[in-house]
Amino acid sequence: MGLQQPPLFCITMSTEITKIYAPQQIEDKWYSYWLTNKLFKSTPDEREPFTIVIPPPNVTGVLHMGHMLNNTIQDVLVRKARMQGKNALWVAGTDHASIATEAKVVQMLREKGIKKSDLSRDEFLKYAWEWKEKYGGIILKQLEKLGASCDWDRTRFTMEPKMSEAVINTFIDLYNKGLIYRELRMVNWDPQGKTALSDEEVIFKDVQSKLYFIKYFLVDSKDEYVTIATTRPETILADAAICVNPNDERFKHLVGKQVLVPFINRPITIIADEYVDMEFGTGCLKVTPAHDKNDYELGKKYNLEVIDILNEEGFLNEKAIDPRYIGKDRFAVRREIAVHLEEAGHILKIDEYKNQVGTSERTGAVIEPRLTLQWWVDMKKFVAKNPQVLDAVMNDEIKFHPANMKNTYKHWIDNIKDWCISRQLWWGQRIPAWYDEDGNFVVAKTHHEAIAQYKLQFPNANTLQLKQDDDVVDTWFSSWLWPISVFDGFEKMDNGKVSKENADIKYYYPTNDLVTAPEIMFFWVARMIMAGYEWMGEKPFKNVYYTGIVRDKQRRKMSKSLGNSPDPLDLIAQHGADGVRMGMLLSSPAGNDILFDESQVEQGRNFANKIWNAFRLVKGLEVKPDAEFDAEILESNKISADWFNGKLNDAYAEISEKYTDYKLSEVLMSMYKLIWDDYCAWYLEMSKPEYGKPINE
RNA sequence: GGGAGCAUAGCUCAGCUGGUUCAGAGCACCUGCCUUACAAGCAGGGGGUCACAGGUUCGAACCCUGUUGCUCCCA
Repeated sequence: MGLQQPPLFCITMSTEITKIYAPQQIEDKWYSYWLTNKLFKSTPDEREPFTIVIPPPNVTGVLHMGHMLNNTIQDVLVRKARMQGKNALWVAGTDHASIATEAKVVQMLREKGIKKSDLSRDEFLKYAWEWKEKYGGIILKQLEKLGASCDWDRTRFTMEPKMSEAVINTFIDLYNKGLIYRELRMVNWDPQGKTALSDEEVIFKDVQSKLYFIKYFLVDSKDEYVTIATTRPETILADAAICVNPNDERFKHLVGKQVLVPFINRPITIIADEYVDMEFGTGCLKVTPAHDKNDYELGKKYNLEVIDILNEEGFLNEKAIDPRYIGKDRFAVRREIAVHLEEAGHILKIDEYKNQVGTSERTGAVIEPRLTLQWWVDMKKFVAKNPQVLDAVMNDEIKFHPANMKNTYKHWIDNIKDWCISRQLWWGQRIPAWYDEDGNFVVAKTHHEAIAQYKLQFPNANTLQLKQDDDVVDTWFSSWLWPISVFDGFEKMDNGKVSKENADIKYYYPTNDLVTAPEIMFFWVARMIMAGYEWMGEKPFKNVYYTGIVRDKQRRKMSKSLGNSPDPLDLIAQHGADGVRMGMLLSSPAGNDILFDESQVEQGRNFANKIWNAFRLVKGLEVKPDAEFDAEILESNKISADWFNGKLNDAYAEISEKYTDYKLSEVLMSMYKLIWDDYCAWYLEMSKPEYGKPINE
């Protein structure tokens, strides 16, 4: 790096350049220049590749401040690589966001007076695709406004035919490898979305609730009773037993006896198990196998009846027996039954109680544990088969920034649970399992292949019709393939591995940097690493940069409902994309939350204006190579140029070092000071001639 | 309940293995300037017991222990 000989000049002020930088026109002008000249386009060649795949935004969304931050960082990284002469590729795309989009489409239809249940699957999907066509492109257009240097010719969508085929192929592959299975289990049920959810999609929230102490009278006794404590009194209708700790002296004499469930008078037995915490509540636990995970396990152990009193929408069904409650919503019943119990003298007391309830990440509905048949990925087996999933992160082959995220990652991997991948939705890739009337099934790509396989597997059956599974896969079951599927890696598979025949996958994989939010480490980052090792035998990326959450000045998370999030496009219109980008980066070390303050955007805008005016000054200087100059001036110009060269080299070294640590806000500050202080305040001031006085006078 | 982390100027943060860049940066603030690149600017200026209490050391913002307050993740 360095400047050549100091320029020899005198001033001829230009009036063509505006005094104040007007980013809108300039940014539009250059963005379209970049696009028409295909400057962001990348195809494999002999240069070193540098690849980033975008975390595909949902087709439901519009650009928010989190996207601004995230995509600004990606753009900085990819542009730097491009300037360094690497073959830089930033792949863009969008995510079909199964449950989120389906919820939006259902709502849109409801507003039109159409119920999802009145539509066939195909009719519904037609509406969903219309939705996608209408809204899917918006966010990509917004990214252009931000200045994102993506290779737009490579834009992908997670539910386009090729991508969906990859999902189906990998499903079948995992099934054949014994890593996917189908099982009746307790799942997180979203009664509003009417679908199962993975553990990661459940958000626990603190709530203030009531702890009801309810008396269960012993069979054949009018006054002897046990008391249980519960926050969900409606579930007593599904009780199958009472359980106490075998060491609890208070209840030893009752074990084996029976009590009656209030109102419905079902006799249930008092059993004893170490699982019960003697300290909590009354020491007596009601066991409700259909509506609680732990109770279900307990029920299995003691062979208790599973009495499921809720339907898929969270309404009580006829198994609840008492006609006062059947057909009503679980929360309505909770209020009513509390009153009824009190009136009937079954309530000992009611305490205020702070507890946590699980809610659906997408619909917000309170989750019900529900026993259903679902498809699962055997994660323990998966990780055991691919130990690099943990090792690569721990030994920094995949580097996390900031590094302390490794601990969280390790904790998750060490305690990994099986992944429920089936969803009772229509918008998504349909599970390639085919069933006969008895529930026997085969896994195959097409009906035709399914029949053939079925004949092999069940030679004695004479079914010619098989019905495909109604469910789709979790949206993350397509996202985890993203760094491979955007390069069509799954088109050619060989013995359970991507055969790496196509030029793109060979050249661009593994990618370099992944920039994403820490909250999707488990949803996405961890699973991409798993998919990478399983099918490519190699990591999907070298660095993971975790951004912070964008908060307002009062540290509140920016959200639609709070109304504290500015519209990024308004901000861009007001201060220019560069101003906004700089404002975000200034206060955003990796992993730290960013406290967004518009005054930082102003600082960014001011900086752009500073550069503009420096350009205006330099542009106004006219170089006169033939003019005769005073030796003194030549000497002083040389000194100032040398001085600035030194500064430039220092800054370059400093910036390079900070880049390797991904300290982007510090990189930006170094550049800010270099340009503002060293270049403008010193170098330009030292070398510019006095106004109106030709320099060689 | 388990785990991770934070506390340095009004705000956001830097400060690596304890010692001449150790008390820093940017913004904000105060004072003076509309000086022909930029008032979105220029020149100057004030401001901190490095959360608190102990300890280790010749020496602590940095290491150790405890206290307080806060944040995040997981169940």
